[in-house]
Amino acid sequence: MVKLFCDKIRRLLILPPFFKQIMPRNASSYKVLNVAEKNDAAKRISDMLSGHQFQRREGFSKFNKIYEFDYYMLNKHCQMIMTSLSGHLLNYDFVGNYRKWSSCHPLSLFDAEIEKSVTENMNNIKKTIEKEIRSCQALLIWTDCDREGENIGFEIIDICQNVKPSISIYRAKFSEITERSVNNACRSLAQPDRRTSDAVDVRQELDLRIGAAFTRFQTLRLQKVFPQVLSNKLISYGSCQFPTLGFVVERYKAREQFQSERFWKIEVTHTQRHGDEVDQMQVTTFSWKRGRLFDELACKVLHENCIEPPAVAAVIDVNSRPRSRWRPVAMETVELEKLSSRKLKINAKETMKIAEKLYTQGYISYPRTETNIFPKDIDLRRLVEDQTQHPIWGDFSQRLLELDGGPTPRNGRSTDKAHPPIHPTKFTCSLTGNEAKIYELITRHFLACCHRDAQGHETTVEVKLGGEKFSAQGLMIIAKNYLEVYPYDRWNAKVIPVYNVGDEFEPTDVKMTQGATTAPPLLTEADLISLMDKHGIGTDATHAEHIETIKNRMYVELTNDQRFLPGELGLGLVEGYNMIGYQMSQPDLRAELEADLRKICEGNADKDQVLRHHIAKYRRVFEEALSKAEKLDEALSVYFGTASQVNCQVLNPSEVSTSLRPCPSCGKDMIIKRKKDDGFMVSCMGFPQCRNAAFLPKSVISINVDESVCGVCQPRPVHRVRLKLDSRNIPSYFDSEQVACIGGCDEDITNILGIRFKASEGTAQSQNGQRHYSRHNQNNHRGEQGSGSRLSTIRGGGRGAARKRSASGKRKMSTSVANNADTGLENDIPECNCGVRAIELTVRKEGPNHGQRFFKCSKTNRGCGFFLWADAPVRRNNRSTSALTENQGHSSTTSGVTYSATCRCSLPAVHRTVHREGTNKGRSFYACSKPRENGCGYFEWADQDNSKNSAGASRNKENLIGNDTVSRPSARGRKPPTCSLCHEGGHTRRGCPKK
DNA sequence: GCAAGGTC
Repeated sequence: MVKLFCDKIRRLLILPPFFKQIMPRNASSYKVLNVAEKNDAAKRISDMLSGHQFQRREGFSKFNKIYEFDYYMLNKHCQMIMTSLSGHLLNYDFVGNYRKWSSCHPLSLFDAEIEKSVTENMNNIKKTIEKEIRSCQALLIWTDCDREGENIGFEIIDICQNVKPSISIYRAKFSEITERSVNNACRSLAQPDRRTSDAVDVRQELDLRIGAAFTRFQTLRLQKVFPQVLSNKLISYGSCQFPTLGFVVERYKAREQFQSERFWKIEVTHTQRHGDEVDQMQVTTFSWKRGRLFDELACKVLHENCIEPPAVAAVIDVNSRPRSRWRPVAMETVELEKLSSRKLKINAKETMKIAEKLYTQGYISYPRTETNIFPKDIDLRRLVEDQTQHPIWGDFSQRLLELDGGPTPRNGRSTDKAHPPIHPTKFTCSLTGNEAKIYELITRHFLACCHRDAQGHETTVEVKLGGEKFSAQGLMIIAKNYLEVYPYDRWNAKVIPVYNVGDEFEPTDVKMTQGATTAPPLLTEADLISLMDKHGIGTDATHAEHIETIKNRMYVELTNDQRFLPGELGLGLVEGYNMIGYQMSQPDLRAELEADLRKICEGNADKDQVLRHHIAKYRRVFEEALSKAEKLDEALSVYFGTASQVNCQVLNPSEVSTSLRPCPSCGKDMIIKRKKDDGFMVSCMGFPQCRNAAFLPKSVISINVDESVCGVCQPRPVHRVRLKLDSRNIPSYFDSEQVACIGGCDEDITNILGIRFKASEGTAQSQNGQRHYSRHNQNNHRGEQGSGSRLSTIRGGGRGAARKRSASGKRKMSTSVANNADTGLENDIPECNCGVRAIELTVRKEGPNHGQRFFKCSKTNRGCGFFLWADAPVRRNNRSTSALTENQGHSSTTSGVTYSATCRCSLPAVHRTVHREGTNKGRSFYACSKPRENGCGYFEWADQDNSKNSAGASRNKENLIGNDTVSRPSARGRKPPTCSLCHEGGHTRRGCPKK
């Protein structure tokens, strides 16, 4: 009772202004929704702000209660509603088919649309917040004051603004959850920091895109290449797990490459009676000041000097000084993990699991902390008092309380401004097993940290023998202090006799010994955590998880003495990427990102620029990895045997491309996909909501998305494609291999492929910026649109509209061959020899007819062979080629003379250029426009003097060379033969006179 | 089936 009263008095003394702040509940009319990052924080903050007068009720989530109390702030009486989340509420993921491994190319994940949505088990928390905010006028964010906390704060804001756009928003800034700190936060309310939150968005997006792309690529490929070993393995990549693996591999390699060296040294021993005791001898060993020599002969020479008579050692210096052994610094998570692993042999994952359990049971403080500084107002005395009951360290605790100044912790320099160092919060001696060990470690560490450094006295004696110097040290421990409670540190006393400067003695022995350097040992878990911590890989809360991941993935394994050894898969992956040319397992990439994230927080970098930079960087690496993937196979085949041959384009069963274009109907990406019958189709990623698709004809042998983008087609970006067509099924004037746009601007290709994308009414969305709100490479990233746009991801606002449009697109989608209604020439279109309306095309080839329009049979293969220049007179219902007899044919100017070329079929000849290597490369020629097997074989060089052949038909006969005009020219079209024996013209080898 | 970050 007395203690309770004292507590109250003390609180009032500490916080006199707040006494008046606690008002009767009914007095408040201004309602404020307070949201903390976790229930524990919400409860503690409520307890402190309310002076322990809060009321508790249930929300939708059984883990996240609602606390109510009255409080005076913002110059008014406030009715405070406090609830909490459980960490992040939202999570990024890909949209639609991008989530499916087999439905998109991993490369497309660098651009694929992503969205934030509520994590499934967080729905109840969201419902609570949505319900509570309705009756509130203000929102006060109490998430942890770190980067992630700021981002979580904006998740809360998004939800609340969605329900109540006019809500007033405040941010509580606090460095620890203490009465002083939380009350101060209420007196100096701030605004949430968008830049810090943006930095987290950037990290989240990059982690998702890079992790998913590389994981799918590695897994899909290597499962096929090494089916016997890896068929069921998930081969993941992550920006934290890979550097963690890299540390293990690096140490392993250092050991493998280590070359042991022999060395030699000299050691002097001096044995003398211990005090007055006759039978107790004391041996003092003096170490060589040179340490060791790697030259045996040199060591031998010096050793001989030492043993050369009279071989008397002279004491040249005696130095005596106080020595301290420092008590441990207040415990942060990384230290707990390392100590537990080293001293208790409990791995980090298990340690954190136990620590979390102890925390939830109230035995220890929050175990995920980067703080090693105790807050000034923490009641250390009470915490130590608790421990005085303990049978083992109870007495030590009592002595600690009786020290001058009481408990004085040794603080470090880091703080996460959210949690205090790890310390016991409640006495217990009923725990068992590892739980008891972890509690003991935390408690002993806390008591040791609050005690005093150990004190000792060190004496160093230096002697000279044969010109060489040697020294010996002795240690006398004066006060063990913290060491009494801290068995994890050792500080051994070492007694040496008294020596005085000027003393001389005859050494008992002067030995030359031999040794060899040894390889660095494999990493322990504690070493690994230290390296991760040093290089900023992961956080205190995730170190253990990353280590666990690389163990689960079989990248590493543990030796009998619990050291990390890389497995074959881990070694192969690291070596494979090194062979490709990228040090994927080095921590630098992550460190560079961390540096950029700091710049975003500081306002020194633009989040979109950082995002673009890193995505572009990783995309380059990824493309390189794709193109050199066989190197990965090669590296792994060292361990897994011969690699199975796989088509490097085949990354997954459906053979899918990167984004070809935005869907004109719904705005989502359209990709090229292989059909079951081996043909190709262009398909919308919005399937099945959007069924916009186009099926390509059999004449398409291969089609790949090119990097180049069409400058005409909308909505942008519409990529060109690298096409390979079956020359037997296309008009002969048409290049079978080309880079072309199939977005609609090129009517030739559009009509030949019979492809047209249908746009719905919603096409305009691509121009109003909604579709790409979350795509990194569009300059309208969600953050720039304010929190309202972010919210649309939760409620499906902006994107919902797109989905509706998808539905309409489904109905309107057409894959039919385009007609010419939009050309305005419908009435002038002739019928071909098949009796159907011809199609109008434009000459694409560079040459005299470039840009000219013409009609041809509409069938995708050659059809009937009908051809007519668009500016030629049209004869309707023309079922013969008579219309074409009037045509002008191709015309060209050579030597200033214009002429027309017509082939023997009386068709206008086509103008082409020789591409094949050889003497005629670059020459242009005219040839029959029909497919080779049906044509007349007409051929004529364009640079020959054709002026005398004004009549095409008569000239044709002289220039006929058969069907094969370029690759295998026939005798009539050739130059005179050149003999392969004498190299003279006019005859062949067979008729060579020199034969 | 993918990341890393919160949290229970």
